Amino acid sequence: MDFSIGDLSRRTGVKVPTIRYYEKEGLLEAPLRSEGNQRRFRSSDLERLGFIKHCRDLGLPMPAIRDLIDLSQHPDKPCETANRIAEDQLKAVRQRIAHLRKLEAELKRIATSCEGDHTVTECNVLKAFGDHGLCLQEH
Amino acid sequence: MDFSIGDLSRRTGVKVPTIRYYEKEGLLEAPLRSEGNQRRFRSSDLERLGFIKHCRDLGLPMPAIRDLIDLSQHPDKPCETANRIAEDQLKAVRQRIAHLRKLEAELKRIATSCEGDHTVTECNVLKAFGDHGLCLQEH
DNA sequence: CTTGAAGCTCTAGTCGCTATAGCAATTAAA
DNA sequence: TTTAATTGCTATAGCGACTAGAGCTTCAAG
Repeated sequence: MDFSIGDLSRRTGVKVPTIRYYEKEGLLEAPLRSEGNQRRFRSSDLERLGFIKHCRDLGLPMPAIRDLIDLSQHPDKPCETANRIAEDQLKAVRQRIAHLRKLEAELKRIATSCEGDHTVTECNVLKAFGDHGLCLQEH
Repeated sequence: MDFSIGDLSRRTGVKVPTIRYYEKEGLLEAPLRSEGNQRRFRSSDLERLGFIKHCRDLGLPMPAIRDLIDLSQHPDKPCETANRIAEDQLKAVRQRIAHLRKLEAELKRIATSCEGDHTVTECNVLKAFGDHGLCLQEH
């Protein structure tokens, strides 16, 4: 019951070079090898890689994922760290949303500041890109 | 009326190595030099750098900024390109917001799935990070 | 047994900076 | 005028999280 790196890739949606990269970075344990030196993964590796994939999809940086993996190796530890990581990431995501909403407002203003068909000199879009003073808010 | 690279940095908020980087990348023209080989910028460079800064703050990638600068050198061209860049960026920002809102929802669920004070084995946070099947939506 | 897909390692490139090292020039104070 | 502090110079390497390519070897199906 073992998988080639390609099997793992198909089952998780993680690309082959990325799997090798995760191994190099220590997120995945180095697997056994075939006689011809090819990687042979077990189902625990499949699970681990699925975990990493989901965390990455949720935007967690690799150090946070490392911490979570370390934590899962020590089942008796309290779960504060996992909670903190989730909350930190939630906070970070909310900050990014807030920032992007400001950008959205300014870009909407900029993109609609040109009312038709004319040349660069007359166009407000370029002026708006250049001049922060025209903005409605900080961003 | 010329500025050192430090003057330019203080006036625009762009760090000194970043200014040199912009010059290397061709966003800023190579300025004149002092007798001792130090950069001496003119106020047109200050303006240009302010333009770049504002565009970067709005999230434009450098190739887009290059296009806008090229455009501003040809005042007789139609302004379609500038409009397209603004609209593309607006679209990209809206997509990122939509994505981040999904992440926010999942992370909220994950971060609140732990009701107190226990160990890793009993904790839902780690399970939730590992299992996309528990998610309420795609992300 | 052959062939084509898949795997291997190693290196370099992506983007937009940022940091460091080891110098040289400028500016202000003593 | 000398000195010291600050600022500037070039060149190189590093960040995060991959991705692409070269050149080779192994595997699995027919």
